[in-house]
Amino acid sequence: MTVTVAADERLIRIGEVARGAGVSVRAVRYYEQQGLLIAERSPSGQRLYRQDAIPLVRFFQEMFAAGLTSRRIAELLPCWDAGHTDAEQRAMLRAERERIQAKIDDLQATLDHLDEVIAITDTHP
Amino acid sequence: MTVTVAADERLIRIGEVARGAGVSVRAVRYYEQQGLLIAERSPSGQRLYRQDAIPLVRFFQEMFAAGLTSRRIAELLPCWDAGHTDAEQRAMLRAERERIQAKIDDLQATLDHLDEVIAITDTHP
DNA sequence: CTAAAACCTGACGCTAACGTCAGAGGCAAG
DNA sequence: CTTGCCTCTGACGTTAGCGTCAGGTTTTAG
Repeated sequence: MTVTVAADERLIRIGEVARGAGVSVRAVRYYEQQGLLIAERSPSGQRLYRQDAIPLVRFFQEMFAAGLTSRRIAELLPCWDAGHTDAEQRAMLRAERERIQAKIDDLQATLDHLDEVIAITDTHP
Repeated sequence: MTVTVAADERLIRIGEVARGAGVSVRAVRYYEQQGLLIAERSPSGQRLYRQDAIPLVRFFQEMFAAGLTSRRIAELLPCWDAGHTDAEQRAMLRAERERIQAKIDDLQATLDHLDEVIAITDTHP
C-alpha cells in the first residue's frame, strides 16, 4: 500500500526558479513582496520553492503582458489555486477578459491603419 | 479663377485641441515638448493650432496605446506628413507592425487561457 | 580549506506619460 | 474694472516593475 505524499518534495532555490521562468532573481523577490509567491525558508534564511513555482512565474509574466497589475493578479490567484472562488472574483475575471478583448480589437484596428500607411509609403517612396 | 489658400485659416488654442481630442492640456504641451506637435504662437505667447491638430493628437493616442514611444512616433511622422519616406523609416514601420501583430497573438493566447479558467470556475463555484 | 558562485536585506535609481501645484499674465463680459 | 476662465513657464510628484549597488552570509566546487 502506497501513500501519496505530495509527489516530489525536492525544493529549489530562487536562482533556479528565475532561470527556469526566464526572469531575474530580483523579479522573483518582487513577486513575493507583492504577495504573489510564498516561499519556505531554509534554516539560513534562503528562499525555497516547489517546482510549480516556475510555471507560476511564467503565468505572472503572461498576466503582466496582458496589462494586469500585481495587485489584480494576487486577487485572482484563488481562481487557480483551488476551485473555491466567490462571485466577486469571477466577476473580476470576466472584467479582465473583456478588457483584454477590447485591447485586442483596438490593436487590430491600429494594425489595419498601419497596413494602409505601409501600402502607401511602399507605393510612394 | 479660384486659388486654394490652405482652406480654413482659423486657428484654435490648446484647450480646444485638448477637449477635441479627449486629452488633457498638459498632454498636448507634452507632445510639443517631445517634438510631436508644432504650434504657432500668438503675440502674447499662447499656442495656436490648426484644426488638424485634433485628429493628429488622436492618432498619437492610438500609437501610445499600441506601445509606441513618443520618440518612435516622432521618427515615423514623415510617413504620414508627406510621401517622402526613406528606407529606414519604412523598415521601422514594418517592425512596429510586426511587434503589434505579435502582441495581438500573445493577447489572444492569454484570452484563450482565461476563458478556460472562467469555464472551470463557473462550473466549480 | 578556499575561492567562486549564489543568496540575503535594504535602499536608491530608472522610465514614460503625464498629474499637479505655484505664481503670473491674458482676455471677453458685464 | 473686476470677475472668471484660459493660458503660460517651470518644476516636482506619481506609478509599476523591476535594475543595480552595497555590504554581508551561505553554499558549492575543487
